[in-house]
Amino acid sequence: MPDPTRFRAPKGTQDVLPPASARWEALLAHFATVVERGGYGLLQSPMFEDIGVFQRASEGADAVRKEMYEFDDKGGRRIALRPEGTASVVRAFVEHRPPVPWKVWYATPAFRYENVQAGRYRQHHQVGVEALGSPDPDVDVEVITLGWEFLQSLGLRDVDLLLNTMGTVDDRQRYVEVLRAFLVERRGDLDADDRDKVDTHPMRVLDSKRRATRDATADAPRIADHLSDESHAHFERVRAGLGAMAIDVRLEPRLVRGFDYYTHTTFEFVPRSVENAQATILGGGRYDGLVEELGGPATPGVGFGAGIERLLIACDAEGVFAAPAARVDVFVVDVTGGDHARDLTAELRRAGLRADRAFDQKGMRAQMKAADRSGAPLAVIVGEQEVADGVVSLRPLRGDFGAEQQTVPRSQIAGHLRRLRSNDVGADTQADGGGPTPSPLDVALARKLLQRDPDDLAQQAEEPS
RNA sequence: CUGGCCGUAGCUCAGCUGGUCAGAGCGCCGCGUUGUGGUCGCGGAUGUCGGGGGUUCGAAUCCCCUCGGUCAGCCCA
Repeated sequence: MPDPTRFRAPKGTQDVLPPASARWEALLAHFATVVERGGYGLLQSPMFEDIGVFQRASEGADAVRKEMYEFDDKGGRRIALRPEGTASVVRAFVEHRPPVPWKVWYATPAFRYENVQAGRYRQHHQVGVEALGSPDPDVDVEVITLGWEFLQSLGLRDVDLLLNTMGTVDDRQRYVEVLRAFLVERRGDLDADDRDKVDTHPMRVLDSKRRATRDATADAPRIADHLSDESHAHFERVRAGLGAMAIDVRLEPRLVRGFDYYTHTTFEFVPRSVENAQATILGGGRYDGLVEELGGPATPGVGFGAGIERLLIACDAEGVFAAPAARVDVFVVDVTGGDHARDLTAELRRAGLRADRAFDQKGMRAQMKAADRSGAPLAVIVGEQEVADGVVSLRPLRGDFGAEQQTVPRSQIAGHLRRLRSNDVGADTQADGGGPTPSPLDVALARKLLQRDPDDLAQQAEEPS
């Protein structure tokens, strides 16, 4: 770096500024609304863990094997920033042993030291759910359905659901032997970069996008033909359930997810509208052995994670889920020196209105420009004349409130504005959208967002302004 | 890690057969309207041309190195 004082966000990270960040708020609100309807509660857990949590959870995954942000803390502990959401949830379950079924959701950054490209970052953000404690395939259906409804709530329509099963651990072991035998014979036909995987992760070979490998494995044995009766019944129940939910499914025998802990159901939602190689926006599955792996009692589990950045990319590609307009209800213009701007703005805010003002003693013209930029539909103007008369001038700035400037007694302005806002549908659906923007993953924010009426959210999604 | 493309004003970019080449649009600020925004008109501020080195009388422009961005492989959300 030529100039060490010129800092930038680290590679693979990004700042999300207002007004674009309003989409993040709205997305989290949609997610929380959908999954809390299903009885899922927020789990807030640390973003870093003993590295063993992630290593035990998925030894073979690249994200864990070679992409983790790991370091020693000052106490000499080996720590890693979480590369994915599920392991921490399972660790928390093992630690606290809550009654099952334990159904939780989370929103968290995830860190992977890898190369950056479209839809892939070193810090990305996920929302997800996990349901621990029941082997019932109907839980798989519930989880997939919540994912689907979440995508629907954003307005996404052009998305495929890919579904596969990994069977039980025993099923998979038997199948892997068959598959490996098949691959060993054809090793020479595989793309050179895939040949080593025959020994280490034969199923990953099937997931390769390389042409030579694709061709050589076109008629590879399928796990669906090597399932136990129980695994087969599980998968059929899941398929039937998705049918009952009227969710279209594309069976994808080659779908192999990146983490090794999956059993039975695995699934991904992939947008058809996105060209990138990294397109999966929501993926998950069942992981019946993971709790034991992390030292807990044998406990089945199923869940999914969804990448917020990729969700927004997909929304852009479909032209849905526009950022809600961030705006305030009223802008106070004070040309008498600033006392009224200071006091009246505070008064309006205490009355529950979103109010802003200009600073620096600017002139009327500059303050009106600022009022316009704020998006406020109304300006309250205080000048010498108003002060003398004990009134304020109420000036409409956009169409919603007509064109006539009114005079309102100073003592009544807060109540007057509150009545106007409650009658104004456009402003009402924007409720709480214009405040300061805290960290999008702030719990308090998530709680606040949950107070919103789901109907408003749905309306916002369909009619972004 | 490997490779392609790209780094010029806050943003999007033009200029790149070396010689008014430091520009345009948008945005921002001010004025026209010293009490009224959004339209219009006029004016203004802001750049180590990513950084370093080299070639040259002369480099944003050519060469080398370097840093950064972006996309692709791999991997995954």
